[in-house]
Amino acid sequence: MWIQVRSFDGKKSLRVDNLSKLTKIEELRSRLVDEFEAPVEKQRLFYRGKQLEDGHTLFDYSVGLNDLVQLMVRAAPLGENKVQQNQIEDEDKKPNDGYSSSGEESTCSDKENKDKENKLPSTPVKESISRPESSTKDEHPNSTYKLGDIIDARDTSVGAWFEAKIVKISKDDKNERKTDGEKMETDDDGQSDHDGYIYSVVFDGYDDSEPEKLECKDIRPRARKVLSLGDITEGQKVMANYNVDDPDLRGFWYDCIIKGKRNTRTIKELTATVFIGPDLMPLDDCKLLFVNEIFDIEKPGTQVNEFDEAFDASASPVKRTNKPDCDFCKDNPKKKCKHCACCVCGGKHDPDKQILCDECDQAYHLQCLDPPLDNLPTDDEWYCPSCKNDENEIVKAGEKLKESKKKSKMASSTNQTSRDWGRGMACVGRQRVCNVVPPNHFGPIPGVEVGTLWKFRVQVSEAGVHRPHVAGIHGRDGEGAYSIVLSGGYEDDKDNGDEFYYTGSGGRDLSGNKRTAEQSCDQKLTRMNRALAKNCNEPINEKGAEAKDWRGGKPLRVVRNCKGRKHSDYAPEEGNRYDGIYKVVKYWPEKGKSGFLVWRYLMRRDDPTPAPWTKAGGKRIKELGLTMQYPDGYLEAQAKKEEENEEKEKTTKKGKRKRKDSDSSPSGTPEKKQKVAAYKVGAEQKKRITQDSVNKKLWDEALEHTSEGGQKFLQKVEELFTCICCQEIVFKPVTTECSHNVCKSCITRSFKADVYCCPLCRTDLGKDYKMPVNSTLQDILKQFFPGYESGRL
DNA sequence: CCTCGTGGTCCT
DNA sequence: AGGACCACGAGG
Repeated sequence: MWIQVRSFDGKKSLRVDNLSKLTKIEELRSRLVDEFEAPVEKQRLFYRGKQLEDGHTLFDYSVGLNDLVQLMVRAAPLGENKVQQNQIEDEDKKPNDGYSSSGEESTCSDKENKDKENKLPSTPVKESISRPESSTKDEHPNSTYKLGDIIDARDTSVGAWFEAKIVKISKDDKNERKTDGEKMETDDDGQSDHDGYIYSVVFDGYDDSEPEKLECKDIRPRARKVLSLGDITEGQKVMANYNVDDPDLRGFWYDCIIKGKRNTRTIKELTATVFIGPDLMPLDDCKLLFVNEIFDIEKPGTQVNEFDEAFDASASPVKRTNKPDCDFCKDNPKKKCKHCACCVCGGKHDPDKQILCDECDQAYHLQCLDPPLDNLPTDDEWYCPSCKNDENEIVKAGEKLKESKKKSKMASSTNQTSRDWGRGMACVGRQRVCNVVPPNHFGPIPGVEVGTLWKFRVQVSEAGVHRPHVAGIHGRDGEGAYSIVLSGGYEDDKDNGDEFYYTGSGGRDLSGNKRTAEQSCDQKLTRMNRALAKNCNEPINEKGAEAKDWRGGKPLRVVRNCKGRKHSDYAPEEGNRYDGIYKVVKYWPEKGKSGFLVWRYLMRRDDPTPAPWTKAGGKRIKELGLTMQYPDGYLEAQAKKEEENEEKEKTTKKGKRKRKDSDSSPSGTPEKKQKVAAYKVGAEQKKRITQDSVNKKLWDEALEHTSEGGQKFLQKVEELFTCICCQEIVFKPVTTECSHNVCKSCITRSFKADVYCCPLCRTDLGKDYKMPVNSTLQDILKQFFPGYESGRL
């Protein structure tokens, strides 16, 4: 197996060959040292947002064939690479979907990231209004308060006063100021309840949060005069600290009316009615604890403004003490507290290295986490170990990987075996899924010519021609079979080219994780055998049937594999070849050579394209330029392997001799240029393409590739009309004003999330964008890829 | 979730 | 060279 490793800046890439699924991360690191000039301890490796840690295998992280792993080289020792940490997060957001990422895609996500940077929410409000023009401040000459006024504001749910500042004033359109003719409602201070303005205030210490919108009744000049006990009289309205939940503790600052006072040498006591809650409900007989912290209530107009020349920050009003945030340690900075400080060690040191869980709000020192984090994650959200639910969703770089149930059961994970695997193509898994047609599509796959060759079964699966990568029959017992592979595995088979006999599956003991075995019991007409029987143009019959009109049966794609050469003259020399459409003529059960019952099928070719083994077929293959298809990077990896082997031989024979790779031409290098018949776009299709004028540029680009044959052309069309969101061919395409194509359902989803821009280039489309479906484009795509839309909404 | 399979490699 | 047997993907 080979993978791609790329540096975060994208400047360096390396294909690392000869890896297996059980290759350890530390081994991968050692392979990167030279190329990236990075010692192993300075390497940080990332795959799909997870950091790869030593001790684990590529299989543990589900790193597959040709997948992209990103390498960050630590510039400085641990903990001093803030800038680079940012880069990680940028990269993490890029999906690694196994497809090659187009240039456009990466531009898009770069832009996205830039947008994010510009919208950093932490811009302090102070800065945004630090240099107001005089006109701004006096925009509302009649308002009771001005921009920048230093005030107290009431938290309308608690009813207590907090230090705040006015950051915005706007007219209250819904609740116009009462005209002079009407009686204005006033409270006992003569203050009007509502002056027709809405004041946006920001509470001190909450500069980052959304401003609160308040009316003037919930605002007043910042309290600054502390009353001495001697000056306080019964019946006086003051502001005092009180804790509604626990009167013996410090609380918030409420308005209250003094009801009783004792002021002797030893006893200093105040009782009051405190007004609490949203309705300012009076609470009688409250004992005020802090008799030396009673504030006078200021009248409007006496407030100071931070923009006034006379404003002196150093002479700002007294800072009041609120109830402690933590009831356990009373905010004592010297006391360890697992409730308000790090919940692991309780320590209050290094507050800048404490991280808050976005679920439970508990704090954690970065170094107290297991495993410890080097830096504060720059993500929007972070969840502590006990709040993490779905690791796949929220696992972040550097965190441990989750044990998958399936994986933990596998032999290679449970140390049941010392067998290595994953160096070859048998178990690597797919790199692509065919989206041109649904999996249950009967008939040819658009764009796949008769005679197409693939080296491996997994590629045949990727092409959508025959999806199972081991089994010989693909079908559903209720519908029929879509495709089969002739691989010579059943001795009863007989191949005459245009007609062949095929054997059903089953009747074998596959225990012990085998994939094939000798016949050991009778086959039944179930599953794939039944599916194949369904293709026959006769009602299903448990005893077999023969079609009178055999051409009327369901079309079956047939692939011949080189292993069939043992018995068949029609099998390809190498790999797998698509031979076209066959029909099931008849099927019946019989005793096979093994002595057990097998189901047998007679297939007959029914395809207008000449068969590959005929003269006409061979000519056609040559014209179309159909050559053996290999997985991406396969030939290069093979070549390197060969080279290394040669090198080894040379080392054993002579001394080392370095050779430039240019002169070695591996056995399987694709032929340079072969004459390929150009693809002919039909007249109707041409007409429709002209009609799709909004996509002229894209079609022009696609049409440039017709000279390279149908395969390449359709590949290009698929590439050009792939939806950026779902990575499938656009369905019900909406062509935006910026000339990009997105599925209607995809863009609708985006709008539902209040994102009103082109998913590709971020052009603003406006909230009311109508999203017209480009039916012309839909028509053309349907012609090129019939059935691609089935199963999509 | 479980079962099944005309691959293909890994080890002896 | 030949046998053992790995996990993927599809259907049920």
